[in-house]
Amino acid sequence: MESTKERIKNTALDLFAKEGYAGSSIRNIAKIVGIRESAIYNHYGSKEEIIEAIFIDFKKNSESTGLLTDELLDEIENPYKFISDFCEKLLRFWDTPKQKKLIRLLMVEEFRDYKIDKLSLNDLIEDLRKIWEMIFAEITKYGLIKSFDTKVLANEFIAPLFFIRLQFLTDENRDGLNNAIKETKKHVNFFWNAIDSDKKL
Amino acid sequence: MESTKERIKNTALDLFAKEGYAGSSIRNIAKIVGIRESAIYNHYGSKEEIIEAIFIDFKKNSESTGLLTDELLDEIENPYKFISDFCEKLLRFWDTPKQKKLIRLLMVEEFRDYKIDKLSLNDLIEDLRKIWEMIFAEITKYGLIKSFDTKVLANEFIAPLFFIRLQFLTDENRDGLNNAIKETKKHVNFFWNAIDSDKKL
DNA sequence: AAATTATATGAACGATCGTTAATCTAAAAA
DNA sequence: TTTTTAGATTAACGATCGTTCATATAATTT
Repeated sequence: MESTKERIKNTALDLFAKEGYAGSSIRNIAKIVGIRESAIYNHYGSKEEIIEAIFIDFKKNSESTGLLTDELLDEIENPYKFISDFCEKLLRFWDTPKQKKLIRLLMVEEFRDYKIDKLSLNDLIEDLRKIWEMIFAEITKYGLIKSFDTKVLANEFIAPLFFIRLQFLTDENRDGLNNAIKETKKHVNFFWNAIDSDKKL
Repeated sequence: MESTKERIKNTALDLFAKEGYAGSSIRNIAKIVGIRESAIYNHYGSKEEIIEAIFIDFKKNSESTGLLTDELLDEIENPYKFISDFCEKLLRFWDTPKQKKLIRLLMVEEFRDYKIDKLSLNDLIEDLRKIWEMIFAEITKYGLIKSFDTKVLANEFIAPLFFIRLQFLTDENRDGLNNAIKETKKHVNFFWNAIDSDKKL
C-alpha cells in the first residue's frame, strides 16, 4: 500500500510537472489526495520540502548507468547490436510515467532560483553524455569503427536521442514508445553508417 | 522611446520566462516598470492578455525562413559552405536576448493548458525541420551528397543544432555565442563527413 | 481656453495563498 | 487498560493574488 506521505509526493509531482511549483497549491494537492491541507504538514514541513523530496528521489533513481548490465556489455564486440539494444533499453526507461514527469518538471522548473542543489536537465544530459562517451571509447579501442573524437561522437549520438525523448513527452497516445523506437532505429542506422569502419574512406 | 505598454510586455516576458506565468505577479511587473498595478489595466485588460500579446509577437517574428536570404541561397552549390554560413546565421539569431527568452518561456509554459493557440517548442522545431528538409532536398537534387531520406537528414542535422541552442540558454557568460559556433562547427564537420558524396562507399 | 482623452493613483474587493494552532480520533505501545 | 503517538479535522492568521473603481493629473484635441 502507498503511504499518505508517498501519495502527497506523487500528487505533488503530477501537479508541479504540469502547472509548475508556483502554479500548484497545497490545497489542491490535499484535495486530490483526499485530506485537508493542514494534514499535509504532518508529513512535510513546508511546500518546499515536498519538491525537495521529489528531487532527492530522482537523484537516486535517474542515472542511466544502471541500465548498462553485464550481459549487455558482453555484446559490445557487436557494436551495432549493442547500440541498438541499449537504445531500446533507454527508451523503455524513459517511457516510464515517472521519467516523463521528471523531464516535464525539469523543463518547467529549469530557470527558477533554488536554494537546494536541484537536479537540472543538464545533469541528465551530462549523465547520458558520459555513458556514451565511454561506450564509444570502448568501441573505438577495439578498432570497430573509424576514429573520431569520442566527445564529438557522444554528442552527435545523444542529441537526436534526447530529441526523440523530448518529442514523445507530450504525446499521450498509446503508441509513443513504438514510434520512438522506430525513430531511434533511423537515427542509429544513419549514425552507424557514418562511423562503420567497413565503409571505406 | 519605448512606450509604457511595451515596457509592460517586455518586463512581463522577463518574469514569465524565469518564474513562469503563475509565479509572476501583476504587482511585480508594475513595480519593475515603475507604475502602480492598477495602471497596467489601462494597457491590458488582464494578465492573460499580456502573455497572449507576447505569443502573438513571437509568432510574427520567430520564423527562421526569413534568414534564408537570396545571397545565401546562391551559395547552395557549395553545400558545405552554405550549411556552415546558414548555421552561423541561425546561431546569431538565437543568441538574441528575445530569442533566448522565447525558449525559456516555451519550456516553462509548455505543459499548462491554454485557451489560446499558444506557440510551443514543437512549432519552432517543425519550422526548423521544414527549412532543413528543403535545403537537403535541394542539395540532393544537385547530386552533391549521397542519397538519403531528406526527413532523416533534416532530423539528424537539426537535433544537435537545437541541442546546442538549449545548451547555451542558461550560460550568461559573454562567450556563449562563440562556444556555440565552435560546437556547431564540430557538428557540421561530422555530419558533412557522413553525407559527402566525395567520400566513396 | 475649454473639453476631451489617456494614463496615472490610492484604496478596496473577494479569492486564494502557505502556514499554524487547538482539538479530535484511532492505532500502537506500555 | 491506560498512555502515548500518529495523523486527521476545523478554524483562523496574515500575506498576496488579479481586478475594479473613483479620482487625480497630464497630454491632446477642439
